[in-house]
Amino acid sequence: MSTASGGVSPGVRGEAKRRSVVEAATRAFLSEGYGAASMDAIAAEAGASKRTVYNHFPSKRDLFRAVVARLYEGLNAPGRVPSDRAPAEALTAFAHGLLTHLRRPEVTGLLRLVAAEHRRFPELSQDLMREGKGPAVAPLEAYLAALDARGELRVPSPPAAASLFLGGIKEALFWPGLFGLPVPEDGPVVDNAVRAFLRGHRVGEPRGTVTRAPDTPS
Amino acid sequence: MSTASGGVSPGVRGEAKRRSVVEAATRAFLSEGYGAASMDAIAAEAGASKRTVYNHFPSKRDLFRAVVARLYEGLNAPGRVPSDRAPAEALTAFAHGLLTHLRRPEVTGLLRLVAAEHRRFPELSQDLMREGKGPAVAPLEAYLAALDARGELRVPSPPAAASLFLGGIKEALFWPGLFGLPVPEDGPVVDNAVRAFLRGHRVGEPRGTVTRAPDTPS
DNA sequence: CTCTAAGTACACTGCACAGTGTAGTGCAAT
DNA sequence: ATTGCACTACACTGTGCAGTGTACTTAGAG
Repeated sequence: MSTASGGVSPGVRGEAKRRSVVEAATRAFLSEGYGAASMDAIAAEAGASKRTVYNHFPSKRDLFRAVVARLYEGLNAPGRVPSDRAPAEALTAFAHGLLTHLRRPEVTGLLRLVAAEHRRFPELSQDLMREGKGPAVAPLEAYLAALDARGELRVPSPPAAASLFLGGIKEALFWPGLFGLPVPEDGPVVDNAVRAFLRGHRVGEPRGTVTRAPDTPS
Repeated sequence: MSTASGGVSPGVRGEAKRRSVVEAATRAFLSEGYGAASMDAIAAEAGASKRTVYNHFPSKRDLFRAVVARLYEGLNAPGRVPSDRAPAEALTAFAHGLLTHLRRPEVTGLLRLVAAEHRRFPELSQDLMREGKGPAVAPLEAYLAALDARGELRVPSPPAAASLFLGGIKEALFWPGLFGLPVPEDGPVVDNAVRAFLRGHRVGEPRGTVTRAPDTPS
């Protein structure tokens, strides 16, 4: 009757099976997509009976959402900016770290899922921004703001600058891969982007450049 | 028996039905995805009988490929660069044109399809680059090369510069939309990207900048 | 040993869908 | 009018899959 005798703790043993189901489902959804992944295959791959799967998750949708939620949690690998190094090195390191992060199969698969299923599961999009992109670029924006505050660089709008910088890199080195296309070597592209960024944000610019935030609407 | 009497021309009448089937299939695939679109629904929406659909296309895969091929053809709306205007204006105009092009439902839907189905249909990716992206950015690269040749701007590697420029814009204004996320207003972001680009490619740079192509592999 | 929660094996329902077969209809050209 | 073709209506097969029901087994806690 007591909590300690009847339930011990709610699912110490069941938790293991549950995890293996979620892991198998993750692999299935990431590689096959929502529609093509079958519950029978997931159960088999998890070494569980189909009934057990349905005892943990009432429906395929629920299992899918659990999978995506867990993927978002595992996404927390926000590249740090080595701010003790010179800006060129710091930016280069951050860029490479972010690329490594973005190109993990879980991330590319998740992006493909969100894009493909954003009609059936509109709520996934919102979480993607909040839990994925936001935390990933925040350190860069903070670093740029610090550079600006120290007077090392002129960065009127860190978010805009970060977006420009990362977009320039991802355009060649990340997005093509999402569509199964080949990507060029990282090094030269990143170096070029870093040079362009530093050239564009030097202090002591003569004139004709941005001196305030890039004029977002009033 | 003769070609002129027996066949008249191969399918003058049948061509109309075929087109309406392809159009209905296009709508279905773009909005539902490959797996979720049903042949029954496509036939109904095309005002055709299911048998007619299968008389024109032996399988769902074939219909899908016909749809994608036709989408690639219709993609030929490569934004021109108004090269008679000042660089700032020309780049701004091109950017807005490209964004309009990219955000058409056919394009976003096609990208989602290619990303989602690139396991089942690997061949789609190759065509996407050749028929979609290549033609779209070529005018910009040519324009940048011309600016460099005229000595108006220093653009050592037009492809790299174009990629950096467009990536910076698409990062904020295009990719989020592909995932169902809101995008900010175009104007400020584009203006900012154009300013940054011009600042980074002025002639008469002191030193420490790129003077040759950014070192793509030998 | 005994009780109970969690898991298993497996047969089964219901459905949606790709693809086929067939008998018949509308529409041109000769 | 006749011939031939594209199209239709519709029934039908086969399959794969989400989800359920049930009787049986395992494993830990007292």
